[in-house]
Amino acid sequence: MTANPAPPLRADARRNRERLLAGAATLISARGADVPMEEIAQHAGVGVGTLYRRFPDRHSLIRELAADMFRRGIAIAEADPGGLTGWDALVRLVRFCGEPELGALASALRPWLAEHRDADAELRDLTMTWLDRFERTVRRAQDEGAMRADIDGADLLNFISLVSCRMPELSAEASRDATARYLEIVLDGLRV
Amino acid sequence: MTANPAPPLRADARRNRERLLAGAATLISARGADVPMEEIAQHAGVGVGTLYRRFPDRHSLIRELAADMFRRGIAIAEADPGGLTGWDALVRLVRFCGEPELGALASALRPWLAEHRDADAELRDLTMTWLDRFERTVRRAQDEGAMRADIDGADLLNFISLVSCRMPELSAEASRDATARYLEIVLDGLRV
DNA sequence: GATAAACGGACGATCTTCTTCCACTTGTAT
DNA sequence: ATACAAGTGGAAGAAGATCGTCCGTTTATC
Repeated sequence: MTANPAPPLRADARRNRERLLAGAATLISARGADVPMEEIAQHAGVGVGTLYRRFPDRHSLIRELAADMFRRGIAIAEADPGGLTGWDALVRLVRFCGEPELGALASALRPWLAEHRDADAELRDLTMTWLDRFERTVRRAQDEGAMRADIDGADLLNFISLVSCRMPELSAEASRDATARYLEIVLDGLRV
Repeated sequence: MTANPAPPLRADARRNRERLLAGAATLISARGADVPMEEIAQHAGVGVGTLYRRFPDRHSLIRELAADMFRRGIAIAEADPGGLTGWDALVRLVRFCGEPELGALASALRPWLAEHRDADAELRDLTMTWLDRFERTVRRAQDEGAMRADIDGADLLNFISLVSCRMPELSAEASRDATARYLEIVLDGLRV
């Protein structure tokens, strides 16, 4: 099992795959992990057949979405620009969580993850790594005495995920703006 | 149309009606406005027939739930214990919003309300009255200079509703606790 | 004890979504 | 330019879920 032959995708197929993932993320953020496969295909401008050829079932599509999301979060947490105080690093991280591609998607995937995470080793690992990176940042800020100590990383992540959820009755931009504003208030509330 | 004959319900029927409403509120808070009617009936310990006899369709059931919810919120906002500063009145009101019967239900009904509110005059009125009472309290706190001025009542209500949503992966008590804790942080963030 | 109200839950109808399949199209290597 | 393997769209059959009705039985009330 050292190397899968993995025939490279044709150019158009790769393009469609990207479109499917991006479109699915948007759609799922707004409507939950159970949007019809047909809509996901339509939204990406392809037929359902194409969707099913690339992802054999809904599970494998969402799995991919979730994994990407965690990887992005971890990458951001690890890409410390340097010279930041713990508090500033936390602020930076929380603001990134306000981005729809992270926060809104994470919110929408919550129920799905709660149900499927445990059955998938890689996903479990990614979850734990992401949580660890987040907690590390929180602890730094707390150790400095800059952040209130009565809430831990997991709890804060949970909190943020509630606030970051996509509000479908608002436009995409309005929803994103609202989330950003609310997160600033949360940050104010976290300051000692 | 001055008076509807409205034959009074038999005692057992009235009891079942209450159970249905209470159970539906709990179930819908956790799973959204589209839980199967059958489950709602089961949860209340009655058959679907009974549910449908009392509420001819899902719409009329949810309508009732929503109206009750607004009435409770309005009653609380209007029951000022007196002698409170604007800020303290706001804190009191926000904490009430953390109660599952208000906040979690409001969160769950959001999508439904967004779609059906406009077609129902009474519901529209209740929404506006509730919003008005809430905004009034917010403005009092802001006029005192106790609360940040860059967020208005409607926006804060929206914010609170995100935070108050039932977290189904947690037990009812844990979810309620978490909401309460998060709201305290929000309140801290709202303080000037 | 009579009677009207209320009850439960099986059932047929309807609607939704999944997933497969195959005739047709397109990228790519020669 | 050509051939062919890879890719595509979308119709259609299968599977399931949910709705709301109906009626024989139970129960509150007088």
